[in-house]
Formats: sequence, C-alpha cells, structure tokens
Amino acid sequence: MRPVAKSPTIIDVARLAGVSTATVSRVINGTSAVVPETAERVRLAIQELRFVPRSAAQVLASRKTNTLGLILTEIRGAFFPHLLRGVEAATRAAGYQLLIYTVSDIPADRPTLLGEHNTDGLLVFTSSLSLNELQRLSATGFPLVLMHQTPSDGLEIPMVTIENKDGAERLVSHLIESHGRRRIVFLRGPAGHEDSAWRERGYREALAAHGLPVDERLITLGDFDEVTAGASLQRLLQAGIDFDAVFAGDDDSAIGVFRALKAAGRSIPQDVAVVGFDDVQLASYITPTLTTVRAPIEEVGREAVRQLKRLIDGQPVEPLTLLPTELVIRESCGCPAGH
Amino acid sequence: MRPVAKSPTIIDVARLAGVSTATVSRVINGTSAVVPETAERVRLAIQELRFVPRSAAQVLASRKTNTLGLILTEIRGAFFPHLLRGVEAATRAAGYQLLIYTVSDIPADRPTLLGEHNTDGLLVFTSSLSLNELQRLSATGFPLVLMHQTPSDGLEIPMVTIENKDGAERLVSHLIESHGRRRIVFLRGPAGHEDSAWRERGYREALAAHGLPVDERLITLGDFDEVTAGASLQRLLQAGIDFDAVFAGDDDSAIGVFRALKAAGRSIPQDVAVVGFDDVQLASYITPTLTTVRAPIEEVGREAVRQLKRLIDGQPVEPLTLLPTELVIRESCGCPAGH
DNA sequence: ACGCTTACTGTAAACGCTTACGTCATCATA
DNA sequence: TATGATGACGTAAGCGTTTACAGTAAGCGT
Repeated sequence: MRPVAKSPTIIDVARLAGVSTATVSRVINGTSAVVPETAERVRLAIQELRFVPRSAAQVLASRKTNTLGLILTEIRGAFFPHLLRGVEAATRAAGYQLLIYTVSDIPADRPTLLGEHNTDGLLVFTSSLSLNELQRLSATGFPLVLMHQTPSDGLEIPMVTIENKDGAERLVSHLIESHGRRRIVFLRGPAGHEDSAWRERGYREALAAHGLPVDERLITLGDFDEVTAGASLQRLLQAGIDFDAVFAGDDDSAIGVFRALKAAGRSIPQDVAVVGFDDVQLASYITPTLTTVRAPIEEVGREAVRQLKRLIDGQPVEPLTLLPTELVIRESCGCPAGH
Repeated sequence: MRPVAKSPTIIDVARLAGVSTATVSRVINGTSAVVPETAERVRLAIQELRFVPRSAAQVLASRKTNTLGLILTEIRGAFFPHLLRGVEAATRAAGYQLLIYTVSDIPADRPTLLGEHNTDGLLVFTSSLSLNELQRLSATGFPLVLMHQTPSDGLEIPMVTIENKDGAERLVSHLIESHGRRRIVFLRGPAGHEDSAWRERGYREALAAHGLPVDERLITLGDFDEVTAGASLQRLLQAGIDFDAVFAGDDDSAIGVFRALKAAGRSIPQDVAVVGFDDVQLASYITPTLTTVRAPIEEVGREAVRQLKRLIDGQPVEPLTLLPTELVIRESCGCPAGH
C-alpha cells in the first residue's frame, strides 16, 4: 500500500501520452490544432489518470479567472432566489464560475480584498459597495455592473434594474383612473433604498399627471416590512387622516396593510384599495388577491451578467438597462375577481 | 500618460518597504513574527500601492484554496434561500469563500471538473452528484458533506439533514390522536426524493403505531407541486375513494389540495383535515391556516459547513446529523384558531 | 528540385505567491 | 567565555499551468 498518491499533474499526463505538456494543454483548452490521434491519446491519458487541471495554476498562467463575483449585502427577501437564479444561469452559460460574497449591511470602506485579480468581473447588488470602492475599482478599468442601483453622478458603470418608476406610476394611475381614488397613501421602503425612491417618484408623477395634490402626511414609512407597514398604517388610522387607497411600496408591506385595515374594520377594496409591488407568491393567495407589479428579477440577473461579459470582452455596453415591469391587476384595487 | 500600469505584485511591495517578499507574505498572512516596525512599513507599502494578493498565486503556492464549493441542482423552492443563507454565513465565519455550482437535474456521470483541487471541500445538496462521482471523490479522501441525503450504503460521507421521518410521524399521529382521523391520504414527492421517502416512512409508522392499516390507494403522487397535487386529489375524489385527512407531503402540495377540496365543495378541516410540511410563508396566510412542520433549513446549511470544516481540519465528524423538526399546529388539522 | 507555406509539436519562460532552509544577531545559560 | 536557543529576516525553490517562440516535416506551385 503506497502512501496517498499525489494527484496527477499535466506533466504526468504528458508523459503517459508521450507528448509535451504544451500539447496536453492544447487539447484541454482547444487553443490550437492537434492531430486527432494525438488528441485522443491525451484524452485517454487524462481519463486514466483522472487528471483534473488545477484551476489556480490555470488562472495564474493565463491571467484570467473565469470567475464572476456577485456581491450583496444579504441573502434574504422574496426576490433573492430569482435574482440568483438568473445570475447563476447566465454565468454558467457564459462559461464562468460564480463566487458569492456578502458584506455587512453598512458598506464601510473595507479594503475589499475581493474583486480585482480574483474575479474577471463583479456584479454589485444595490449598495453593497461604497461609492469610494466603486470608484476605485471603476478607475482601474475593472469590469463592474450594478444591479438595482442607479447612477451616482459621474460614475461610468453599467447598471441594470427594473422600471420602478414606470411601474409605480401605472399602478397609481390605475387607482386613480379606474377606481377614482384620490387620497392615496404611499409607504416608503428603507431609507436610501433605490427601488423605493423610484417608486415614490412614480407615485408623485402619477398624482401630478392627474392634477392631484401630494399630501405629505400620506407618505410614511413601510420599510418593505409587514410589521412596520402595519404599524404605520395604524398610526394613520388613529390620527384620523383620511385616505381611500394605499400603495404599499412592496408586497410585504401590503400584507401588513391588509392586517391593519382588517383589524380596523375597513374593507378592502371597498373602503380602501391596496396595491403592492413585486408580485410575491403570497399575492395571489391572500384575500382579496393583491394587485401589484411584477418585475423580471431573474432577467435582471441574466442581463447584468450579459453586460458584464461584454465589458470583460471589451465590447460596448448599455450604460443603463431598464427592464419593463408589468401591472398585475387582481382584486385588492377594486377590480372584479377572475380577471 | 503611461500605458495602463500593471498592477503591483508582492515584489513591488517588498521593494518599496525594503524587505524581502517572504516578509511581506508573513505580514499578510501572519504566519510568523515580524518586528512591528517592519510590519508597519510593509502595511504602508501595501496601502500605497493598493496591493491585492492574487489569490490564484496564493492558492497555487500554498495548496489550499480557502474555498468551499456548494453543488446543487436547482436554485428554486421556498427553502433554498434559507439553505444558502446558512451555508454562506457559516462559510464566511469559517474564513472561506463560497463557490456555487449547479448541475443539470439528472446527475449524469459528467467529468465534474469542479471539486478536487479547486475547492477545499464540497457541500453536496441532495442528489446533485451521482453515486459514482461521490465514491470517486470520497475514495481520494476529498472532504465532502451531504445535505438532505441519507446514507447510500457503504458511503462514508457525513450527512446532515432534517428529521423528516420523526416530523411526519408526529404530524400524522396528531391527525389520528387529536382529530380521530383514520383514512389519511399521503402525497408523495418527486420520485427518488429523499425527504419524501422519509416522510412516507414516518406516515406508515404512525399508522402502524396506532394499529391502522395502510391503504395503498391513499398513497399517490403530489410531486411537491401544487398542480400535480391538486390533480391527484381530484382523481381520488372522482374515484370515490373515502378519506378524512390529507398529509400533503409538503406545503406546496397542500395548497393544491386546498384548491381541489374547495372546488369539490369539501370543507377543511371539517370534512377533510389537511397538513403539509415545510412551513412556507404562505402557510400562515391561507384559509384555513395550514398545520405543518417547520424544519431548520438554515441550520442545515450552517451545520453542514461546520462538519465540512472539521473534515478539512482532520477532526472527527458526525456521520449523520439529524436536525429536529417542529410541529406547527394551525387550523387546517382541525385545531381551533389562535392556538 | 526548390523555396514557401502550413500544420503540428516541443522548449522553456513566465505567472505571483508561499515556505523550507539558512544566516546572522542577540541573549540567557553554564 | 563558549554554547546553544531563539527571533527576525532573506534566498530561492517550487506550485501546475499557459503560451511565445522555435523547430520540423509535409505539401504545393513552378
């Protein structure tokens, strides 16, 4: 019984196949022609020795990591799996591997040992990287794509996100036009949340477009969270502020709104119409079913990878990709069921 | 304007700090003592040059990748985010990076270029790797941990999963003992699905323990899928087979069962009690709220990483870790609300 | 028959780190 | 004072690939 056999290297393969390591490398990577018979011998040798190239060595020698990094703050939320799914699929389709980093919620200026030479490019989700860090990386020409984050002035990094504003505007317009609502509450997401900011803009523009005033008392915090949203709504109720509809910011908040409204004996949608954003699974199961906006999250991931690949390959990229959102009309806005 | 400055290497740092590369390496990795002043000089040089070690070079030279691989078939399903969350957190806590692989659903004997020398260890989710592949890797002493997969005979790979059988047994026993149900349908998950097999075992044992016969006609396919489950149940109904409860295999199936039952005018839980497994978010929102079993999925991920680390470090590991499940009693089994 | 391509293949120099060893002070001990 | 020990570095040999570059043989047109 020999001691644990050291695992084979390209040299062993070369020796067994009776060729040089260069040739072995060539058949592995298909980088240049090799006589079929020779190639076959090499392939056999690889199989026999169960040779697996050390990617570290490949990376070091070739100066390309074949790896994409995905950096985000938190693995949570209903849409995360979709995002990852898209990213993963596209990454694989492009022949890359996926390295996942998470960073603490508050993007301090940590030295970010990641990135740079250890991935060929980085996908940055929302504000998981500080502006500083972003600028530094971007300045060195390192391929970077932002997801769900819009231009911080003068930053030339491609970004892909969804049409938050447009979706929100259509949603609110629907409330106004089809259901005659005029005093519409808006529940903000967490402070500094990009998506929320754009949805709010859509909300305001929809009101403006219909000549409705914006009552700032109707805009309060939902935090994209059921509990917070419920509490905020209750406060509104108690304060006796009048409203006939709620745009909850996202679906989770909408659930909280449902709770608070039901607890207060207000009927949905007769007394108050409620709409959300995201179209989580729950949306079509609660009573009444929730009118909301569907966003192509998976496609965001996919598209971001595509842009990143173009960047890596030196092809021209889209500075800003806005993926269209889709209104999902259900019952909670006042529309009849089964539509 | 110079051409793009080549990014600095450890040599540049050494030169700037007036030390050898060995010393730089030492301060970077803290592998041996360095006089504080010297260390500081090195650190300054690193900062000034914005030096970032090439991990490929580190890996190649040190023979350790500091990377854990997670291999799975599909990024989907309600519990996936939890799993990943646990894995990611534990991975980071252990000082490793996370590489994610997905493989096509059918684990053919693909050459699996992953693993081996490109990660320090692999987390394998369910049957994403063929038994062959598993044996091969395991035989070379490569650190491997299985998640949601139980022993295939003679395979000495640590596994961590949840107490499916126990959970199912308690669930079914509850149906029998507290609600006097005797003809209980069981909806199987996809063929070959480990979790499902164990749940079925729990179902059978619960029946046996209460002296109830197993009517094979009551066991049919739910496929862990709403539509399939609904169709299966409808078939049962049409065939006029009598039953007073349904253990749906998982919560998604339970939703399908709800639909089918309501469509058929049967009331839940009066006519038919329904229970699921997983405790997805939806479970507490549907009407009636769903009695189910909660599994510590995140903890599975965490624990798997812990075991993997022990394996890598050559410490003794637990051959099988079964994480306890918890009964979540709600209304759909017949228990009063608000319990 | 002669040069000129063309098609393969081998040689060997990187790639950027880590680390076993060796060296040289320094210092406590005998 | 001689003797190890110990601590702080430097030297240089890898780690396992890729890839210029060069070499060789065969094919081709004239």
